[in-house]
Amino acid sequence: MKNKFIVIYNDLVKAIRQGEFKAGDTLPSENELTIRFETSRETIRKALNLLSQNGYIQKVRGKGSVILDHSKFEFPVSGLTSFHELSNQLGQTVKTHVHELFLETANNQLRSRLNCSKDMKIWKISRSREIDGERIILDKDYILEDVVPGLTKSIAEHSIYHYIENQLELEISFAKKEIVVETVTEEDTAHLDLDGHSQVVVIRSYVYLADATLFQYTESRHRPDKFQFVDFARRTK
Amino acid sequence: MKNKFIVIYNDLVKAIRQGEFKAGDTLPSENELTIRFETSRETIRKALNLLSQNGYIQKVRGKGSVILDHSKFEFPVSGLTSFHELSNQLGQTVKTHVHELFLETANNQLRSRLNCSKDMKIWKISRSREIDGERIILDKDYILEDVVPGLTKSIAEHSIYHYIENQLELEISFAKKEIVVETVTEEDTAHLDLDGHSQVVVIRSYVYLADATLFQYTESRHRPDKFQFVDFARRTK
DNA sequence: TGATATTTGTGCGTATGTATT
DNA sequence: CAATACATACGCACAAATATC
Repeated sequence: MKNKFIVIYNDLVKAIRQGEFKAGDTLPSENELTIRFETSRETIRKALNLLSQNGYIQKVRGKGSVILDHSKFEFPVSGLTSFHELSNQLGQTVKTHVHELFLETANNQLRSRLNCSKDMKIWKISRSREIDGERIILDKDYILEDVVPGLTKSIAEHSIYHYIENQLELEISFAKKEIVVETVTEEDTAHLDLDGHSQVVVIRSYVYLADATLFQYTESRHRPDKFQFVDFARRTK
Repeated sequence: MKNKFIVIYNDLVKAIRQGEFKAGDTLPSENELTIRFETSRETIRKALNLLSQNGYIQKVRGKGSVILDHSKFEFPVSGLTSFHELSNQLGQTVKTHVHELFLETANNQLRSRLNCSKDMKIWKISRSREIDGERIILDKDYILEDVVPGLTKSIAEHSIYHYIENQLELEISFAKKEIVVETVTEEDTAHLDLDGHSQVVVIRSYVYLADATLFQYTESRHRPDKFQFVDFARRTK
């Protein structure tokens, strides 16, 4: 976190969350903020653009940066957040069960999904997530061994993202996701407490590193009554 | 579309879609693009940032702007798209049925949702969407009459967004959304061809204008087997 | 109604840092 | 080591929208 505009962004997020600035009001003008943070307007504008992108403010020309009501949704972050990070944020009692963890060569479907050649090895991982005593999410991960070597059961139980970012020092950057509803499979029945539900919400994600290499395909299968997803969307003109 | 960087953005999107630049390759460098488009690097960088935000490229320091595989998802745009725009894109046979359209004062729950006072009038609109002969979406809209006066059944049948943007000349800017799964209501049963499903996917949206006024709350209730949502998410560090 | 100040948007130039090739 | 390419930061000028008096 050495970038000046990111530091300023985090400062402003904190101030908004703590109610220093209130919904409906405007932030101090860009010129005032340059004085407050002793920097250039360009840097302030980068910070404000981040705030805008993340739904904290709406910039209105000639008026100012209007602070948005952030209370309606707050916690259940959209975007690219590992299960561990999420559960920490929500402060829930969670447990991960690892059902499968092995290396295999990819079949046709997986090869087209991960965009890889016939001879590459792929980790197949199956894990269920238990929250407050109920197993409600089944995560099926497919990860290129080339990019992420040395996975163990212990890592899979803890956090694969943490291993990738801190041990391997790779930077996870972005994901393309698709959300659909499907009927349950035998695997779902085996590993989830379905509580009578015959359908699951499935999030299919393609995950990329900062250097634009696709390294992971994941199916995250959720019991529908425990599923929630929050999104912030700007209209493209 | 007079902004230089938006024109350049659209040019580059077109070029990528037409295959002039291919997935995995890099775009010409920022300096080369300044020459090609006869502009400054700053302007090029704004255009490239738009491409990056919309999932077309990934900027890699020291390397270039890598073009991403845009074929996996393409069509079913995430974000803030009206039903009419969407159905046009998909080229489907669609029909809108208007079940309710009237003005009322808001009850407590709606007042807190739309953040409005006791005496304000609110449009209540209920519409179902028929695609290829099946009614699969039920849209329940609540719109401030202060902001959007003069709604008619004909407008509701066609496109309310089109009316707001073209007749009233207001700019719809962004939305905060929440996606959950709920059990069907009597209203769902009455207006949807549920095909045996006992649950629906519900998208709750709060929609804002460019000047940051919240003017609409919508519940869009989808038959689960026909539901799809696509998302592009960057990891926040 | 109209003039003026304020505030954000756009565009250009330059310098320096940092990662990759 | 050098060249290339993107990232950050600062400064300036003018345009466009809004608020205020």
